[in-house]
Amino acid sequence: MPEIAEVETVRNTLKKRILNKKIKDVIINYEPIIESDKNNFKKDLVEKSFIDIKRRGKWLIFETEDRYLLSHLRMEGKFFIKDSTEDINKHEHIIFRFFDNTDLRYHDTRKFGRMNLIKKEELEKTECIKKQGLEPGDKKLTSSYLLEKFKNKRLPIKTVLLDQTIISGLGNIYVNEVLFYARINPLREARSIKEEEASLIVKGSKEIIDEAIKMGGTTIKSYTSSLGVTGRFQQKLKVHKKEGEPCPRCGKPIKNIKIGGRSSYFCETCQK
DNA sequence: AGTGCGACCCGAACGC
DNA sequence: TGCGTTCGGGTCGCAC
Repeated sequence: MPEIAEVETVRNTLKKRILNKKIKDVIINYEPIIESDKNNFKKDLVEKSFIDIKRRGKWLIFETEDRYLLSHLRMEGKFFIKDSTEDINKHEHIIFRFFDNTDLRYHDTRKFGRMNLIKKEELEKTECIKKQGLEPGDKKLTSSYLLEKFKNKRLPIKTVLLDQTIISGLGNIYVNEVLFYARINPLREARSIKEEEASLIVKGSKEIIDEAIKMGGTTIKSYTSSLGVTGRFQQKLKVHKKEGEPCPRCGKPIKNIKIGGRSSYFCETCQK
């Protein structure tokens, strides 16, 4: 499941491989992936090229000469670069074919991902971008910012940290890790979080995300034609998917409960 | 406004 | 070649 670190890894990998290659054709095999006008999608991209790739939260932003292609990978979206002659896999829903006979193929087993092609001047008023909260690395992300956001919320802190309008880019894996770092029980009402704890959330988000990006993400499989490279952050996980294993701090077994329908891993002894 | 939940998907895991 | 059911997970839209 791609989160901010995965998306950043994809961005860096693709930037080395596809920039400034002119698009010859766009093949749409599963239309609902595209949220913007489906009739103009191909027409607005052919003869253009991706001149940069940016990111906002978990949204990838492919820049062309006159537009932005926004792409959200959701659960299982992946990009592959393949030779145009290769067979098209049944999960390859959108194919960007370049004049050099290579393809950028959007692969999504569960078809949850979304794309949105917009004019450049629309970026800041596009809903999905406009409502993104602060990035974990943003200097404006402070304990007082968080306390203000938390103050009327009775929802579990675990649920609130998944809200992209507060901190953008944290997903289930990193929220579990951040709460372990900050020694906060995931079930606590957000409004009960104290200043020192909010500071630890700020610090933990930044440190954990920075480290995960350095390690190439957690679940990344590879975004080139060959499969098999795994994101190495997996080795750094302290609680996520560690049910029953000893807590790295106190040795008691890690718990796994559902909060808001999401798997939440934590140590009930260390996280108060 | 804050909260809760079903819908969207389909492969994997599970039950029998 | 077993087949039907359940589950997961980011985000949205809707009901309360």
